[in-house]
Amino acid sequence: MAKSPKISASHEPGGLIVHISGLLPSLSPAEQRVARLVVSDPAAAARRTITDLATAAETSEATVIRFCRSVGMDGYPQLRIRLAAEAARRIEPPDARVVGGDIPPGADLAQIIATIAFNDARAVEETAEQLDPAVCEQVVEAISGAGRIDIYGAGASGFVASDFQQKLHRIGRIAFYFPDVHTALTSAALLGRGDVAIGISHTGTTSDVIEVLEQARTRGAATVALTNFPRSPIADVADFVLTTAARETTYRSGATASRLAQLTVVDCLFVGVAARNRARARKALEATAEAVQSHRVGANRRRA
Amino acid sequence: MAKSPKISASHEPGGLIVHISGLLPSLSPAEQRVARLVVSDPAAAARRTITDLATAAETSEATVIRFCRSVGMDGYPQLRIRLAAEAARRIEPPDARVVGGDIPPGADLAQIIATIAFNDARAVEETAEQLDPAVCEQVVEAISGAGRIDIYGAGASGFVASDFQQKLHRIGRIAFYFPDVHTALTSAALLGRGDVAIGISHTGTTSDVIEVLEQARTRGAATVALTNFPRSPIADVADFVLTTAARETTYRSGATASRLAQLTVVDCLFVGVAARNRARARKALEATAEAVQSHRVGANRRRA
DNA sequence: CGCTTGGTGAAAGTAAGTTTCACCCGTGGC
DNA sequence: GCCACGGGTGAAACTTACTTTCACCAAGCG
Repeated sequence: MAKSPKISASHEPGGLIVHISGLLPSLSPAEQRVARLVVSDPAAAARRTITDLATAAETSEATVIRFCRSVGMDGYPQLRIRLAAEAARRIEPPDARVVGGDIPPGADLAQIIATIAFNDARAVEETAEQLDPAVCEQVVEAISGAGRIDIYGAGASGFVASDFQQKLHRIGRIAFYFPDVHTALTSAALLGRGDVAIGISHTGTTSDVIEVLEQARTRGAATVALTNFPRSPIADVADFVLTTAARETTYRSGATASRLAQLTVVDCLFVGVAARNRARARKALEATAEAVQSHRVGANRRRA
Repeated sequence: MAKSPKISASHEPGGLIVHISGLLPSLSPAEQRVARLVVSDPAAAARRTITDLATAAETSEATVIRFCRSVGMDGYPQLRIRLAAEAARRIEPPDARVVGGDIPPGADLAQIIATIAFNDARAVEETAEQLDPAVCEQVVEAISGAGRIDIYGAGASGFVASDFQQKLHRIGRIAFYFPDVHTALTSAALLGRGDVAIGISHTGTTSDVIEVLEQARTRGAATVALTNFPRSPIADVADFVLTTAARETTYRSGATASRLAQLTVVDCLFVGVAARNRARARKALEATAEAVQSHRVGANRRRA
């Protein structure tokens, strides 16, 4: 077992629910069953006794206790009251729209739009809620003082990486993004102390990205991970871990909400860096805006 | 005192606290001591065990139970969670965060995060609100039946275009994105009836995108514009106009919220298309997910 | 193939919550 | 003044909920 009694119960400022769903994949199967019950209906869970909940999750009370500890609570009663508080706080159900779940088969476009917007917006909000400003601050500082910034990401996270690269570039920071692993590895090998490497992976298990980040780290660069799962492998190779809070229910692997959550974090870092030197950033932004001016057609009016 | 053991356990509409203090005088002395403790600090009471609370009120557990029954609860645990919920709710209001507007110069990271998240989330929500489901439906239909789909976008909108392309590709639609205008023009020239061209431009004035979209239109393709400004030039060359609702206050040209709004629309279209043929889409998604499986490292857990 | 190791639930143990009951004490009748 | 009487109360018995311990199992590893 060798279980340390407390697991950095540290910082779960944003909702407890968000926190739980974040480390859902790092839980054991039986604990995951419990977690899913809790996340799907916190209020109901708060009303249940431990035996009840254990039965519902098809497991033993012992596992429920273990789950409580895993998410940083002292025991079941504490979880219960936190859950109740949480549930009360979220005024949510504006109307009985399809909240968490998948899009129902027979849904029409209006429903789809409402559901997606709701989930997307929530991902953004919840991500912001649980973001640790202190860690952000450190990352912003690292980026601000970096000689060079490498950003890695594959697949859908690649777009985010690319977006971040462009943003930093526009305010005069030397940033790179590599769509190709080999190139990325090469680049990482050239990093050194004072440089920053940022790896983006929703699942936190993308081996390419982890590998590159690791390379960067051994070269002395400060490494940052952006993932939805704080205990995923990518966290092992990162000096700083920033987490998103996307549930990604609809069309698994479709990577809809996760992107938005990632982009929100990127926005925060970007603005944070820009705010460190407003004058310079603004000037750079204006210059870049001006540069594309000739590619804009006249007045934005027309068609009375 | 002649007190009937239960007091219309029914349903106390206003706060539980209010309810309790209301019938405080009708309680027995010992129960009153308990009640006062509870009313003065509900949150603290919720954290206490029954023995604890009894001691604090200088009475026995039995009296606390009686008190619970007197105020309409089943027992102590129920009172506890109700109390926790109540306490949580009344902390909520003081949430006067920096709403609209730009980031103030002296802002710290926490403020920046809150502001960005708020604006981002609002962009998403407002975009969804004003999206016309009918137009979406038509676009979805066009995409679903298209022989080929070209997606154009420059700068920040290029990422969105690229993201959309990848999404459609993943569910088996033949879609292209061109980072280069020349290539895009060439491609547009080869479009024909039954094909779809989608142009993305936040301002709606990006001449490159407009030009390409125009080309596509003259070749007989159905053209779709995604822009924040419905009366911008791009609308003139589009058969269907979809609009976002981003205000883009912070760091103009930084393109933070606009991207998210665009992506939300992309998500809607994507899910709409996927929903038209769930089986096929799901199968395709699973296949693609499986394809990258070997690039994922093992279990998402660690740190005993 | 045996050894570890993490996940698990049964059972034992402890603490929390609930019920019972006898006692106290003030009240009112005899 | 004595004696029911009855609500209010806490001690103790009791029940249920929660927690810990431990042995087992299955998977991974040398």
